[in-house]
Amino acid sequence: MSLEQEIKQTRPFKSVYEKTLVNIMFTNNWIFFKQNKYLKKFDISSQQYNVLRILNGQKDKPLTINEIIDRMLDKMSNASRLVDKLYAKGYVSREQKIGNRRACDVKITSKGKVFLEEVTKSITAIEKDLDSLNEAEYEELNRLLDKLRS
Amino acid sequence: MSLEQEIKQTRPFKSVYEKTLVNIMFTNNWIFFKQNKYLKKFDISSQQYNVLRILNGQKDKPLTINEIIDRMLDKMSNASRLVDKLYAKGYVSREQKIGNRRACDVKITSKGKVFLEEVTKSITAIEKDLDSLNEAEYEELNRLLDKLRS
DNA sequence: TTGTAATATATGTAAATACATATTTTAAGT
DNA sequence: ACTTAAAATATGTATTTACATATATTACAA
Repeated sequence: MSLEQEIKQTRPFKSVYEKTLVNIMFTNNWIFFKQNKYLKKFDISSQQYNVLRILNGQKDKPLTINEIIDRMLDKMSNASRLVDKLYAKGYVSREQKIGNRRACDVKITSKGKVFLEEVTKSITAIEKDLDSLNEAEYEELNRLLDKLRS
Repeated sequence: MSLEQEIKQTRPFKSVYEKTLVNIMFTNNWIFFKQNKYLKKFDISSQQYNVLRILNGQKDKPLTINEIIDRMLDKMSNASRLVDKLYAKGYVSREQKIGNRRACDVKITSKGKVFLEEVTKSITAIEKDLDSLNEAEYEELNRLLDKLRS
């Protein structure tokens, strides 16, 4: 369905630029709700899932809170509390960094790895359904988004 | 800058599909922060701004809460409280719908229109800077997003 | 008409978010 | 060494969000 139909927009957008912004925001929400539906079953928020994936991507190299923020999709300042939540669930470890007592080393635990694998498996199983673009189109979409932000 | 650089991703994405999802979420946040910076000056949230724009697009035809939800980018259920906020600021009117005492007619006020015009002017003035794609590219981006969701 | 379901919105509440500020530790300058 | 600034994270707090439930009204069926 076209964007205009989905949000029941009767009159045309002022510019194709404005339409693009709305389209990105709308598509983002579409992704968010799709993902969240599955994440909720695992009792984890989208943000927590994102942080876990970041840590998992580091293998066994720990990251500090600031390094996590750098890698997060939305740079807000409560990464510290997100890590708290993950720590309480036993998915990450957190200890004072050697050589800098201000910073802390955060690492995914083996429990966290097992959990993440399970979640990711469940989510990607569903994502296969919505594989509506071909390889070249995905690449073009990525290129355009990168260029938009440039 | 490429997506990988921006979020300091060292290893490649598992698939171009996964990368696209992350790219859309990242770009959405990029837009959100850019917009919010200006909206805050006007003491209005992104969601409230969105609702005002929806109402403005209707000229003088009022919308019910449910019709507003249909047109919102993210369909959450607190449109009622968003309208409350806008009502408190005098930007919308709200009265019982004739013929259905459950529903209510929400309409943008003239104060709301003046306000919206001011905000939009301020935002679009800045958006001109970041006009990094050409017309055809914007259209292609819109087409790909629509297809992705299909 | 009377009970039951559906509709439209409002409200209660726990959790998450944004933003400012505090705390602790390190760095740098004199 | 001492002062001040910067860095890294934690905490406080008001607002927003998500989700469930409540209230009021309408529609429908027996």
